[in-house]
Amino acid sequence: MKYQIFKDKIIVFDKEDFDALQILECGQFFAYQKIEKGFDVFSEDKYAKVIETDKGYEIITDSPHYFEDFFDLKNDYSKIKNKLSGYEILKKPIEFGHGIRILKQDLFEVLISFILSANNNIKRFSKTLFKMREKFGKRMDGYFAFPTRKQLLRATEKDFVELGAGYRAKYLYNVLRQVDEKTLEEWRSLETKTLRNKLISLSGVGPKVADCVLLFGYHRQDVFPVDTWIEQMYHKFYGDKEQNREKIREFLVGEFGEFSGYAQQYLFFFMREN
DNA sequence: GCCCAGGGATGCG
DNA sequence: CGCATCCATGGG
Repeated sequence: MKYQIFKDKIIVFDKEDFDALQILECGQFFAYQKIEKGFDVFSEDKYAKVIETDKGYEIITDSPHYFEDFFDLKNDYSKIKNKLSGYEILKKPIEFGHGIRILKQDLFEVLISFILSANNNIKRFSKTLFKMREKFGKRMDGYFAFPTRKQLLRATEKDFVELGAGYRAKYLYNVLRQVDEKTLEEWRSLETKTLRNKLISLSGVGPKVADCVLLFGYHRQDVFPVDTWIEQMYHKFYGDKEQNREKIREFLVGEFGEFSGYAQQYLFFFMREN
């Protein structure tokens, strides 16, 4: 994909492998807001404004190299889509979600975000996450940074309830006392299976949340998060042989192997939007 | 008022 | 183990 980096922006000359709406609304990310002709995007303490142009996008930001990595710009999605289109079942989903990219999000932020996502609706917990920024994060120029673990350690369980976390407040309170940002970074060296077990041992993290952190944070591509939409997709396209989520997950990882994560995103987006 | 949300923890057999 | 039940709460 063609793009150019400047000191205050990235220019993307492409709409085929980069579609801001698809990237942001395919369920991997929640810290964005719709603005005229684009989106405000927040990650950690960084900010970018993504604007659609005639031939592509402008990513306007003080941290162009951060967002080059964040949007996974060095990765060749044409190649990935080309390989995956060998699967008959993926042909329409890939065409439909051609501009999806899997973000490389901050580990701590993605962990907290997906703990809140469990049995919750996106609109509600996105609001909780923004309120968490306002209450505990550093005030930046016109927005708030995502709070650090140290900042969140000052929160009581009741504070999280007041932000709208519901019964997940306890999970947040606990998980903050189980890991820090440094430990999450160190876990990058672990193989996927070991790492997955480490994540599942954390409070509020089960198989699905662990797979989301693996895919959207650690960028592990050999995982296939199974949620309600993927469950529907499985029954629609593959029948009713397996009933429990763990079995469905094993089947789908077996089916898509090292490209599971990408396949999952195309299928998820296709199911949810149709 | 009712049902649902990108599930996880807990307890029970 | 595998399965059932409970869980807070805003949005639709």
